Order: sequence, then structure tokens, then C-alpha cells
Amino acid sequence: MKARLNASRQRIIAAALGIMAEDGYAGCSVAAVAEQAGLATGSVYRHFPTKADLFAEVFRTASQREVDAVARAAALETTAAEQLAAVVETFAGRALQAPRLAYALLAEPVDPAVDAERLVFRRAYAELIAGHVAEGVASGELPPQDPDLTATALVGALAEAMVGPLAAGVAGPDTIPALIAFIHRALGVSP
Amino acid sequence: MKARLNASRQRIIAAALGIMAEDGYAGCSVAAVAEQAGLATGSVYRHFPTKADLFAEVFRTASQREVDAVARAAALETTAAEQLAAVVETFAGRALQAPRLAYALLAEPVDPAVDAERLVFRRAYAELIAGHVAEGVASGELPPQDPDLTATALVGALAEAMVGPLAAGVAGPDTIPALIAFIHRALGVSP
DNA sequence: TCAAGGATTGAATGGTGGTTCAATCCTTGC
DNA sequence: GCAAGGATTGAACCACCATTCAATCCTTGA
Repeated sequence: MKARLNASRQRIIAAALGIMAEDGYAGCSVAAVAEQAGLATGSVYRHFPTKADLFAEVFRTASQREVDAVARAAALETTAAEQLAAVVETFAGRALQAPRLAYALLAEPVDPAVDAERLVFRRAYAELIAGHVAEGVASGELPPQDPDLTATALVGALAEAMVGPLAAGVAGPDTIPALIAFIHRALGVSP
Repeated sequence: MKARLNASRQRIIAAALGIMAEDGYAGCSVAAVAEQAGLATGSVYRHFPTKADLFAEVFRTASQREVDAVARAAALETTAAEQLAAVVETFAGRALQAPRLAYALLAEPVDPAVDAERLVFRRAYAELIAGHVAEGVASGELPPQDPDLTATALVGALAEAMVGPLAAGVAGPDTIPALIAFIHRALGVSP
């Protein structure tokens, strides 16, 4: 029974994620999520007090997955330049694989309470990047700089550069290399 | 009479801007705008077919004002490095003067139709920046790069770097210089 | 001064979609 | 087997707010 309850909760989150990946947040009425999860509308409220709470958790889950993937890719590299290239490649590559979801997570108009979760998401990326930047600075690979400001600005640059392609549905094949070049310059990677 | 009509229209836009600067888009019910403008709710609809149309125009007006101020400041400088420093200083300085309005224009959740206007806003900044970057590249002051990608990424970086301080209500005094340093690196300005 | 026609009013309307809840269905422990 | 208690249902509810519109008020041209 406990297990069944927990399974329902997971099914709701999965259903919400599925609809977000398909139709974005706009398609995510509580009724639609419940139907996709194979439950009645009201049952959703046995698991989440409000819609905003549900989607805060959905965003948290999806964001964590993204951040983890990026962190894992970066951890395979050794220099800061390579680590940050991996960040860009993974972030952008995944976004282009699931553009509707990426757009929802990055930029789609959502409930303010959910929007707050987006800040956490961006903050998590910024911290990940800041760590690699700080190491690069410490080792002398990168010039002195405020790793946190650099990281924040890079997150903004990445997101902004992806929103266009995501909205258009396609990115030119050179978007990602160009972004990596930009970011290496911004970090002060010596050529 | 024509004049009175036009004056009403302007009063509505000004009222909407005032409320946005005070309480953000969230505070902008049609009733509140009408009251602030000294009109009845229904009268707003003599001037704008829908709320979205009204706020599209409000965003357009406010954005144009911002972009113009930034363009004017940049035009006073001669090198690309100085021009882009002026862009950052003006953009960030104005945002910090009117943080609630800046947040509304940059990042607050709004009606999708209004959101579209925001893209135009960001695009206008990107084009302004791209122009200066292209000149810098042409003159050899900056290394070869795709001016449009650089500009888009810089707009994102600027916006992201400002959202934190705007939400917090204050920015450290060194935020702007640090941002200028970041952007100079990202452009490849030689030290 | 006075009608005609447009401007103004603001309470009523309506659509949307999140939220509730009484009825029903299961599961569980005796 | 069988009640008790919690889970589930989904139609009804309700709040919010953009939008409308019949009644009223002005302005204007004669």
C-alpha cells in the first residue's frame, strides 16, 4: 500500500514530465496530468497540496537530472577548458534532444512559485561552473576573476543562446562549437 | 476631443508603467490600471482591444526607451571596448535605478503575448551589440567571431547577472566593473 | 439652446482551471 | 468473511479577472 502510494506519486511526476516534454507547461492542467497518470483529478491532491507544489517538484526533478548529467560529463575532463567545453556540449546537446522540455525548464512563462524553482536550477548550474572556474583560476590555467560572476554570466549566455534555436526547433551545426569558442574566450583560456 | 482621447491613451500607458515599476506585472490588473489612469475599467477597452495588446505596447515603449538610452551612451564612445563598456554601464545602471521595472521587463512571468514582445526587446539589444562587435572585428580591434552569437550570449549574460541583484534589491558596487571585465574578455579585447 | 452621436461608466457576465468533497471502492487486520 | 478506515473518484464549486454592454454623460455643430 505504501508502495502503491509512492508509485502513484512517481507516476504523477512522470506524467507531468511527459506532458511538459510534449506540450510544455501550457499543456499541464491538473486534469491532463491526472489522466496521463491514470488517476482521477482529485487524487493528485492526495500527493501534492497545490499544483504549484507539484510542479516545483517536477522542475526540481528534471533540473537535477540535467545538472547531474552536465556534472558527470564535466568530471570526465581534466583541464578547466575541457570541463567547460563538456558543460556546454552536454547542456546544449541535451536541450536540443528535448527542445520542448528545455524551453519549459529555461524560459516558458510559468506560475511564479514554479519560477522560483527555476532560479534554483540556474543557481545549481552556476555553482557547478563556478567550481570548475575556481579550480582553473587556482591552478593558473585561467586568469584571475570572480568565479561566481563568471559562472552566472555564462549560465545566462548559454540559456539565451539556446532559447532562439529551441524556439526555432533547430540549431545550426556550428552553434555548439561557436558557443564553446565564446565561452573559452570569456574564461580567458589562452589559445 | 481627439487630443483628449490621445491623452487618455497616454495616461493608460503611463499608469501601466507606473504600476509595473511599483508592483510589477503582477499588480497590473486592468481595473488597477484604469483606476490609476482615472478612468473606468471599461474605458481601457476603447483604446486597446485586449489587455495583452495594451501591455505589448507598454513593453514596447519601455523597451525602446531602454534600448535608446543604451544606444546613445554607446554612440559617445569610439572603440568597441569602450562602446561595450558603456552598454553594460548604462544597462545595469538603469536597471538598478528601477529594479522592479527592470525585473518585469527582463524576467517576470507574463502573458505569452507580452512575452513575445520581450523577445523583440532582447533582440534589439543583441542587434545593437552585434553592430559594435562587427565594427570591432572589421577594424581588427577584436578577434574574428560571429558577432550575432557573441551579442546574443552577452545579452543573456547581462540579463542573468542582473536578475540576482534585482531580486535581492541591491548589487555590490563592484558588480558593474566585474561585468565589464567579463565582457571584455568574452569579446577578446586585448589587455 | 438643443438634439445626435460618440465617450464613459462600472456592475454584470463568462470562461478558465485549480480545488473540494460526498459517495464509492479497496485494502487490511481481526 | 467482514467491518473500519483510508484511498479514489469526478462532477460540482468557486475565485479570479478579462471582457462586455445597457445606461448615462458630454461634446459638438447647428
